[in-house]
Amino acid sequence: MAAKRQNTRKNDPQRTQEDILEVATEEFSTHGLAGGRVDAIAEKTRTSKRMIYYYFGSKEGLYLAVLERAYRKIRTLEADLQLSNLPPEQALRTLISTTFEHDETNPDFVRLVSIENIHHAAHMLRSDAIRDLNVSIIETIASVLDRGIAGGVFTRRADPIDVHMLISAFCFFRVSNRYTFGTIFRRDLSEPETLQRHKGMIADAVISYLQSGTA
Amino acid sequence: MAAKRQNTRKNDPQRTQEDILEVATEEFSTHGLAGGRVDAIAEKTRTSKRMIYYYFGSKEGLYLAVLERAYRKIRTLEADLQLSNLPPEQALRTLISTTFEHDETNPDFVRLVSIENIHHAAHMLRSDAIRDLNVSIIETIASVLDRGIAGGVFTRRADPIDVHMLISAFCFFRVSNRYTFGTIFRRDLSEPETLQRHKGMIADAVISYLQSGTA
DNA sequence: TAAAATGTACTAACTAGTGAGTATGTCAAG
DNA sequence: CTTGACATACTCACTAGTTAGTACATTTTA
Repeated sequence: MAAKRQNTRKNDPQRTQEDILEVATEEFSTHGLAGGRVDAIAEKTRTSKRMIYYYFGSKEGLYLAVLERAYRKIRTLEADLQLSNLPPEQALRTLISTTFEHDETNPDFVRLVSIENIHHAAHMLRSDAIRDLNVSIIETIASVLDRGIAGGVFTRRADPIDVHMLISAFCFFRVSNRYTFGTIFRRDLSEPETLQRHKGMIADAVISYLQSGTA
Repeated sequence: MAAKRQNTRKNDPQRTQEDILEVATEEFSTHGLAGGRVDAIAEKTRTSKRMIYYYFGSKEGLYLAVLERAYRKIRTLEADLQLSNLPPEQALRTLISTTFEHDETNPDFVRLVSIENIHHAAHMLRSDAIRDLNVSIIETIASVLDRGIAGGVFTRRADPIDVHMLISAFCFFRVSNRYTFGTIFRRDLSEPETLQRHKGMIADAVISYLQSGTA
């Protein structure tokens, strides 16, 4: 009578899937694709292993879903940047600062990308969603560089993809190689001081690069 | 009678170990630690799985040996640099060029380091050999920077470890993230032109950074 | 002839994936 | 408004195949 609806089940497919993805992101980014355990994911979830296969078909299917979710997040962030009304140098500094902080606060994303590179980006290639990422960031950078040249703030004509790579490389490396670098050089890369100094360094390096040379 | 010594065995422990390490490097750098298969390594070897355990004890032991071997190689390279008789800017450009080419021609090393970072450098920490790597490169950079400041070629006082990181990040990222970056931006990072342009870019960026500001 | 090096064949444990059935929500018909 | 039919969401227990690691016998070397 009273105990009738005690252990009642609630159907909530969206929450179930989201829950699985959340846990799987953590598992895969910590242990890699091969190292990640479906059983471990299932256990940390409020649901069961069977549901993982119900929704995602296979371990790889789940991994791919995790990857797509991670990329969808960053795409949104990049699209939200409003740099056209800032002067070129300030625009670029803002962009660098955003990239820097994104990587710093999303180590899971960084790790997933590292893992995907170990797999030669094989899953990414198979995912339309990720492959067709509209890389608005490149247009943004191109326009900032053009304005900089036009206004005489920048003297060097640089390829926007190359500039993006110069920025990304540093921001990404700081996070992706935090452990080996930290171990070898006995330096904690997450200290606030170091963080600020590095953020300033990459910005200054990029700006000074664009202000040197004429090529 | 005549067939007695036909299939005779030759004991050659050194060659056996070297053979295993060679194959294991390839296997682990391609599939990661969890993804690498001991049986797969054994098969590609001229010896058997039994010998892997005889010499390296466990899969992790083998992985650690592979990692130590990879680091030993780069240490030698760095130690061989003779930059003290070059003018500061040229010395730095030589160093950058060497780092760039090292990463470019040793993707296995780059991948192993990536993998080790996924494991939070746990194995590296346990290895005296790697942890106690004498990082001569930092002293080399420090001395070049000092000479540059003294001679007025460089105006900015920079931390040598930071400078090393700026250089390493770019060189490493180009290789480590080749696949995802290449996929998203549809660019082949191994084309000779791209390679040359990138090598020039990181050198110019570092030099111009050191020549800007006074901090 | 003893110690080091090697080959063969095996096992225990793990791990991705599944078979088969149950619960829940919703919607149409009575 | 309530019954029952259907689709979606879910549970539990199981399995087939893989994989790290080993027992034991044998050969080579010094």
